[in-house]
Amino acid sequence: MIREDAVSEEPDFDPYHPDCPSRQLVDRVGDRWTILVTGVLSDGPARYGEIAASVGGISPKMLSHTLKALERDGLVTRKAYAEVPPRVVYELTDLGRTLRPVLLSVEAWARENAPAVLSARERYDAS
Amino acid sequence: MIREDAVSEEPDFDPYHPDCPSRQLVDRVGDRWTILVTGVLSDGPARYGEIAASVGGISPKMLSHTLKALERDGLVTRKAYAEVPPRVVYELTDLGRTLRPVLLSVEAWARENAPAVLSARERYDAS
DNA sequence: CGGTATCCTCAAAGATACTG
DNA sequence: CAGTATCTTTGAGGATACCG
Repeated sequence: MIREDAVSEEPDFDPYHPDCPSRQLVDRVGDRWTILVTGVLSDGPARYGEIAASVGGISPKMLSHTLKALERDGLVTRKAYAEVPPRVVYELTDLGRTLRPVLLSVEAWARENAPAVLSARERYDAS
Repeated sequence: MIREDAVSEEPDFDPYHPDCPSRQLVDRVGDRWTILVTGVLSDGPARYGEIAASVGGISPKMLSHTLKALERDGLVTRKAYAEVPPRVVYELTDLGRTLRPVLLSVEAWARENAPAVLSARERYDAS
């Protein structure tokens, strides 16, 4: 029984291999600011200042850095309007929207299990 | 119409607030090694050396550090058998298993969208 | 308003060597 | 085998100030 490798194997991206590009994607998705910024954009387009206000604690530098990385990866679009004062709107691309369910589930997990993890930590630290 | 806040509000963990503990959970889940190590343990219990072999590129130090953090958070159990040579088996707890679908979806996303992201990058870098 | 530019710190992470 | 100990580096990330 000969298997059609070309069909069943695909290019075979494997994040468990250190040199695979998909490893970088795990890193990007895993980035704390990526998760939070993309989470905000999941609710619809938003301006720079709105994102900054929504994601508490992020510095201008990290926000712009995160946004730029997301834009480079084709996950977010940036539209600047030549007005005074300037207005810049960020929005998820179709590709970026495929990330929504993933990131939202990370967020939901964090919310739901914070109590359990926190008490596990106390127990661990006590011993 | 008076709302029962105690019922509908829950403790209200919000990762978007910088001081909320759930922010740390987003960070932990987002950690590259956490994703990969937990991914391995999703297939069942595994020994230290097995995990090391599966997760390409991880150093002994980071593996033990990651494992310890997961144990502290109540996501993984560690069982050491007093044998020669020593055998130590790590396993996901029930709480840790709630993380499986989340992490697996991150991994799946990375695999599936690596080509699209990679070509977006090339396009971006070209301009 | 929407960013850059700059400086600075600290800790995450790699490499290596060694031990219970 | 399963780690720990130690040393070192580098760059992520915060704070601040300023520019188009």
